[in-house]
Amino acid sequence: MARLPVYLRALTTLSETGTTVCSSEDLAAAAGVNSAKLRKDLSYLGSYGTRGVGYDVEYLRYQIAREMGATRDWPVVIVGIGKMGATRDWPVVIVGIGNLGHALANYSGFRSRGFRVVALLDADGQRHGEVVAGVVVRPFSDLGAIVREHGVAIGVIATPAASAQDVADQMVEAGISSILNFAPTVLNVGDDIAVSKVDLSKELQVLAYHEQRKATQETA
Amino acid sequence: MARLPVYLRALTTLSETGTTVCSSEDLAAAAGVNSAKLRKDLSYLGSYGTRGVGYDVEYLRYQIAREMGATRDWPVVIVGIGKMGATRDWPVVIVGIGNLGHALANYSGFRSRGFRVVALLDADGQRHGEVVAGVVVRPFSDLGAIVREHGVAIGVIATPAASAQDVADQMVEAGISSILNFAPTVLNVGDDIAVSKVDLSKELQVLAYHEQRKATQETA
DNA sequence: AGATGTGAAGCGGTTCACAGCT
DNA sequence: AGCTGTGAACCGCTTCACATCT
Repeated sequence: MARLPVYLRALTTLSETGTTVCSSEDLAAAAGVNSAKLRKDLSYLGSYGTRGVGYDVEYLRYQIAREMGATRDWPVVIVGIGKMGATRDWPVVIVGIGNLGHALANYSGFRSRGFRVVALLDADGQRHGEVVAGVVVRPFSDLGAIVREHGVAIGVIATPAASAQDVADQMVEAGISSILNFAPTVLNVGDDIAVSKVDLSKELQVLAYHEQRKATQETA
Repeated sequence: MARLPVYLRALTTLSETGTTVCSSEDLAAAAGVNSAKLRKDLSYLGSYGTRGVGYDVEYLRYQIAREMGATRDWPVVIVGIGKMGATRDWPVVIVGIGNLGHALANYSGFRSRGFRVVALLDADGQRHGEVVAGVVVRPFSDLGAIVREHGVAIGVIATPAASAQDVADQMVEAGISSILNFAPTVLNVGDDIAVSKVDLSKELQVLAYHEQRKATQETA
């Protein structure tokens, strides 16, 4: 279930504030859902609560983490260190500016949750050899070797939309079976491949849409 | 509707490849949904298709763009539409210039869709004066003044979880009514405030979860 | 013929409400 | 008494299927 990570984080927060036991009500509030939904979700994992009392924070946290596979360490490959967000490939414009792949490589939230960036790849030869977050940027063609070497199962695509499908195909070819896609494109992959999509500007556009609605309603 | 940005982008892609007319089937494939859903969605905007033929790409694109944020600034609408589908200009503030805030400030996908980053704010005095993506980093306390000056309606939170609620409160106080939250926390705000949440490591964790499932199923 | 637009059926997730346990 | 675990009602979105129009 897609809410497990949220519950896990909420439990961690509770744990840090010294809470040892919590009701479904408490945890639901911390996770931003309602208590019935939380209880139903947890019931799919098993009966880890105590009636009349609540859930033991550490115990439940362990159970969710186990269910999620967070007890092991997942090697990750990030492709596309430059040019993120350009609809087409404009190397001249983008070179020398920070970017999403760069940020992802540095993003401490990944490391702290058990994800280890084992390689940074880019098609742009200019960036090869550059060291980002302690990892050397290598050619995209090294993908297969790296996947084999580290047993990589998860790939992150932070390239322009135009290259995303090609990158995805080669990831699958190399043996990667889960893809996190930041490019604003629908990826065509077999349904044995899990794909998560994050579209940053889409989120902003949705907000702009709400703003627009508010503005037109006020004048009505 | 949250899918409008996706349709808009799909239409832009089709337009760039020289397509002038498309069926609901075509557009649905490009947007990654099925045709019935697409037609139902579009029917809420009006009857912009032609039976037996399909949708005129440019015309539909204009209609969706208008729906998404452009009843003001008529002249701008027409000019802007030909290029990107952004029909007006949304000033945006980004708070928190860590790795992620840095990347967002540089993200070209925002600019190209009509969002203009008017200010970068950070609580860390070390960073004040630093120039990122052509914008100077300023103290968080400048928020109110900047919102008034530029008429900012949209704020982006790229701070650690611990500060996010406080930042959100002050954004609302300053008059911002739409928030894009990258911090892994549930924000408590009035329901007249629109909040979108993006949790990068959550997405990875969901993928790891799928990997875990696959692994355990194979051994079963 | 061929594709849109749309009532109606279907479905999955959410919420209710309470039985059952501590 | 209090809180979990869960069948059952509910609700909104999705999908079907077809009337309708060009």
